[in-house]
Amino acid sequence: MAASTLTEVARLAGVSPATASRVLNGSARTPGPDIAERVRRAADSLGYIPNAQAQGLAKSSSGLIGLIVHDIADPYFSAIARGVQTAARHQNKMVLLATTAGSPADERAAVAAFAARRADSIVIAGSRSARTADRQGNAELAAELDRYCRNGGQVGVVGHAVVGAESDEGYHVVEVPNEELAAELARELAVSRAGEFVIIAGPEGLLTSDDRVRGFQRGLADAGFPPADVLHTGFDRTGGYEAGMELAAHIGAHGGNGEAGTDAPAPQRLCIFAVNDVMAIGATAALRSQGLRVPRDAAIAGFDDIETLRDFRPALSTVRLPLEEIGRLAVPAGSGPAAAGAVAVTGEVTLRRSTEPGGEPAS
Amino acid sequence: MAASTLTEVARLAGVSPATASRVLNGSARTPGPDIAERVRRAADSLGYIPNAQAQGLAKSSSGLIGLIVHDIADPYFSAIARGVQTAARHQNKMVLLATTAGSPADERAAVAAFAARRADSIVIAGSRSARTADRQGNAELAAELDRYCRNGGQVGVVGHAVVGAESDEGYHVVEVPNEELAAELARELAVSRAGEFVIIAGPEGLLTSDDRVRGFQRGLADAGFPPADVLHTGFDRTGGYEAGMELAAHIGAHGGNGEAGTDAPAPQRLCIFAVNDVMAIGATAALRSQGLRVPRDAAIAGFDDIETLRDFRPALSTVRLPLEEIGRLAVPAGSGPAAAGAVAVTGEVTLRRSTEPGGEPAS
DNA sequence: AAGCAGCGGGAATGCGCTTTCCCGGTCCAT
DNA sequence: ATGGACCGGGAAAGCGCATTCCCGCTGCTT
Repeated sequence: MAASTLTEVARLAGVSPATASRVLNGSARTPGPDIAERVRRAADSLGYIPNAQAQGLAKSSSGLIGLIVHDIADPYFSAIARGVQTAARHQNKMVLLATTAGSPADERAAVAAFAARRADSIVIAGSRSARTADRQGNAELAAELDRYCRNGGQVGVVGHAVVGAESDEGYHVVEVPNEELAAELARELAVSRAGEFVIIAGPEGLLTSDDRVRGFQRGLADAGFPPADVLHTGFDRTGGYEAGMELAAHIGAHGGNGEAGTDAPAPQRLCIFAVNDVMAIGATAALRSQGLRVPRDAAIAGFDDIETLRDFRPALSTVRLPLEEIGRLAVPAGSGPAAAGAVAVTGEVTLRRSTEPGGEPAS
Repeated sequence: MAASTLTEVARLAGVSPATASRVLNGSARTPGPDIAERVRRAADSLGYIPNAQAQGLAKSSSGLIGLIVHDIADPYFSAIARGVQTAARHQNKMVLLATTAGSPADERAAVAAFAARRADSIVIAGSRSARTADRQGNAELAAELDRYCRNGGQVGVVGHAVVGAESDEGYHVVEVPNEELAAELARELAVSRAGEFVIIAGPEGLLTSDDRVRGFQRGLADAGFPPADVLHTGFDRTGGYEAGMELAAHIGAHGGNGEAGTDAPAPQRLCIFAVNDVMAIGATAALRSQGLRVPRDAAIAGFDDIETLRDFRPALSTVRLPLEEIGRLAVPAGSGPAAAGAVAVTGEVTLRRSTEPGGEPAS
């Protein structure tokens, strides 16, 4: 038994398909109430479900929103995804998911696939990369997006405008002040600290990471500190862990406080800024594995304020980003192409125990 | 400039649309190489992207996999989603996401929406509820799923078979031995423990929660312990937190060790089993907020072994579930309806610091 | 009373693609 | 040399729906 069609419903109700269509989907013209009732009854006696593909073909619009993330299991992206999902629901559309691990080529492919499905809009959440190796990929991605826009698509971008986009038509960006917030974080950390700073960053060229690094350095400069060393590594927990191991060796070697037993706080406690929370957690785990304690032997701060990580101890100093709201804002308004432009969100520096000046153990 | 069509490509290449179709999409019949080349050239000079809706209509299949979760931002679901996404990629399909907060009505609607889009298969990940309030909703959900299957759809279910499904046709379930694993966890906890046990469960009727509770009680019985008290609460961090507060009051009242200052271990330390990790973390946070320490003042175990939570300290005893693999297995094989049946995964009890017998503080 | 706007309904067309069917031409076997 | 199998290509018929156009009707105006 194949799914029943509008025509079958119409026949059962004794009307034309046109009429059935008019009553079952919001049309400008509503047939008489008696007829309407008959059609409706026929429809659900047959368990009629409109074929969205056919509707889409006929109306050329699909009720789909494409979402591109690096990894849906990453809490940063899943929080954004939740916001996107919420917005989609309000527009009653469905979201189509693509994960790309940040590869421009995959992202291009995802955009093409969304375009093929005639998605009404697409949201691209992962941060772009400016590495020269990705130059070509980025250009192709931009071209694909431009074409999508020219064909009437709307694209929402979180973070930065797409590099190399030709026009503003149809682009809608949610601006996240990564740089400013990182600067503010640096300044706030600087007031109560005399030690050295070091930054655990993502791969060079990853825009979000670069922005946060730049901002942090600027904040340090504002506070009269010299630039921090920067360790480039993976943008995930593993990257953070590796960098953390490296730093642990460093601290052990001349922090003067290498052994867990020695209880005197290091005179010049290192202050680590990991460009995202997940990396910060990885780094913390690494330090801990080497017998170092946070914040006693090193202070550490992250970025994003991932919800799942809020119960982590020592509580992580970070910058709270309204991730879910960002997701919500990133999806272009359903109505009209007038929605292009930019919207800004803001975050909040949140200092917690992981960077407290006194390194004494407590609960 | 609207997106270009197959017909335009064909005209440019000087062939018929039929031929163009044959070369551009895998057809049994491949036209001659010269013609093929001409068509291909025309296609990408026009930047042709096939209209997936039209293709779907014509072939009646869509290359879509529907995924239903309670909340995509919940790490449990996002891990599964990653697996689903991986499998989808292998079948080169895209995944359509729906979040329902566990409401059977929403799930029914999601199934209908997927059916409307002619999704090739749908994966339903959230655990079903057996509450009487949901009785009707469940029945409707089952009916909708049955209809979907009858129309040729494949459904993959994680955890339990859908309650009330009429036939096995098209259902494919990934069995998660929640009950057995919970029993094993209980037994392993019991060997080194004399204290009282208590269970923080989800809402009554939530199948996954019920199974884990039942299993845990059985394991306790196997080890010669009396049944544990069960606290029903929300299936999320907040629920865990609330239950944790309640237990904290209890411990404070007669655990004899209410004040954080008193260092003597409680003689009868409570052992808490939260039916999932996120709840366990919430409960731990609650205890901690009351000056109680884990595992000194209470032992605590969770379930799932959520990746993001692995760096949590004290390391959480839990049952590791191969979430991503579960997601991967849940998507029905692309080929044929022969895939119906069940597949089983297994987990592993993982005892860590949060339930260590000696409650002494350490790193 | 004749004419016209307005309305409720149906017939027909097209959205972009796949696929069956058909047709002219080769190449082989008899 | 001739019939048939075979192959490369095109014409055309849908897939399921929205929508435009059209037609017959009622109710109003002058």
